[in-house]
Amino acid sequence: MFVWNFRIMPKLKDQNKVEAIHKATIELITKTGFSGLKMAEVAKKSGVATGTLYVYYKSKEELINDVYVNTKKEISRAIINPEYLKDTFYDTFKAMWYGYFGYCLKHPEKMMFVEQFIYSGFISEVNISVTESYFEALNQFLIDGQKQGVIKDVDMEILKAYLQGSIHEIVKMVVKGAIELQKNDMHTCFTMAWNSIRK
Amino acid sequence: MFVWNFRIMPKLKDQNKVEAIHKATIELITKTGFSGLKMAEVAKKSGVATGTLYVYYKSKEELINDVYVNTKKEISRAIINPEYLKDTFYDTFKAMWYGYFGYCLKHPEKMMFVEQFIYSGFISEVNISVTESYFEALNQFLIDGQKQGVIKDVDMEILKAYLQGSIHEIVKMVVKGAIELQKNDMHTCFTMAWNSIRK
DNA sequence: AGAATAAATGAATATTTATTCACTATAAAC
DNA sequence: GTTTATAGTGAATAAATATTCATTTATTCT
Repeated sequence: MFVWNFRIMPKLKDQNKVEAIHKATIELITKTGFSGLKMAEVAKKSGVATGTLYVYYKSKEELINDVYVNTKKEISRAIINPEYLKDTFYDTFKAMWYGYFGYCLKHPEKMMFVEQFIYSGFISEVNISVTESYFEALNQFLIDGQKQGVIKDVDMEILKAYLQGSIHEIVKMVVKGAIELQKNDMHTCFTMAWNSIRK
Repeated sequence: MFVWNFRIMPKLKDQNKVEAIHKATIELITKTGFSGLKMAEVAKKSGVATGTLYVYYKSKEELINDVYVNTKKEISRAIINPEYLKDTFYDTFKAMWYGYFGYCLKHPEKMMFVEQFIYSGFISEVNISVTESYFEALNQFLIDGQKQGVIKDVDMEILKAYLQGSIHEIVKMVVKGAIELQKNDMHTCFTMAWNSIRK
């Protein structure tokens, strides 16, 4: 008769589908907000059946949390990059600032998704600390700058909030169409940022 | 028999109720986002029956738009205030900056509500131009500063985005509990803002 | 006080949307 | 190529939520 057939390798979930689902989720949330996200729309936009979403995720909430952690990791890599390390604090800061500004311009929907999510009250405690750890190196870099006396001795969180807030708002205006960024404007923005934190 | 009884003054809608409804709407949207707003929750929080909401507003969308226009007007008054007019550009700017920062600290839920709404895609064209008109005087003030050569010749929208973005982000951090603002910090923040736009 | 009108109510209804589930298609092991 | 397990499907169901409406309450005017 028959011997039982135990599977070694599970049949793989389609990585393209995962990416399509993430992409659709981010784009839809940017438009309609966290609570406005509809699973049917995610399914349609990512080209899978609604039921498939539940093969990948237990619930809408789990889907969104997964997308969040993923995106935060991607963002940390846009700021913290070995290539950005230069000889002076100023030059490294400049590289990081442009790295993040460039990322936001390229992926405004991801920037806005993360921004919305943080204040939505749906983020789990676990994910807060997981994602904070991604930015340890940035904190260390800024603390060093303060120790060297290159930048202002402001509370670290205020410093980061200030830098991030100005970038986000400008990018949002660009997306909205209220601002057309010329090459020169970007340089001016960086100068504004640097002047605000330098000692 | 009976003579018909035509009413001169309509029975008044309760202004306290309007205010309670607005307040509840703002607070709930801050927590759960635009689409997360539930009419039943608005009713409960503002102490009226669900049906009453439809006496005052045709739909949820109309309610939110009304709250938005109202809040924008209030915000414009927090920035543009005859008392703030001083002898120098610097002093007037300082008064305005503190006026807005103070308003945001006092009413973070209103600040966040407006921020969320702008990008929600539910704002009507009419309301965009109505609310923009509230800020004409601010634009004029900043243009004057540029003409006088006191502040950088940056695109006006970039300038405003930069100033607003940094304030918003810091206030959001304060609300989140990630920052504890000391008296001194506020002054430092102002200095950062001024250093970023001064010539 | 009594008639007319409009505000206010909240249970009932209509609509929207998350989730399930019976079924089909496909990949892994033999 | 046959078997088995799991991915994938989408119509059906369950749950959540906006809106309506018959009724009650309060206000204005004579």
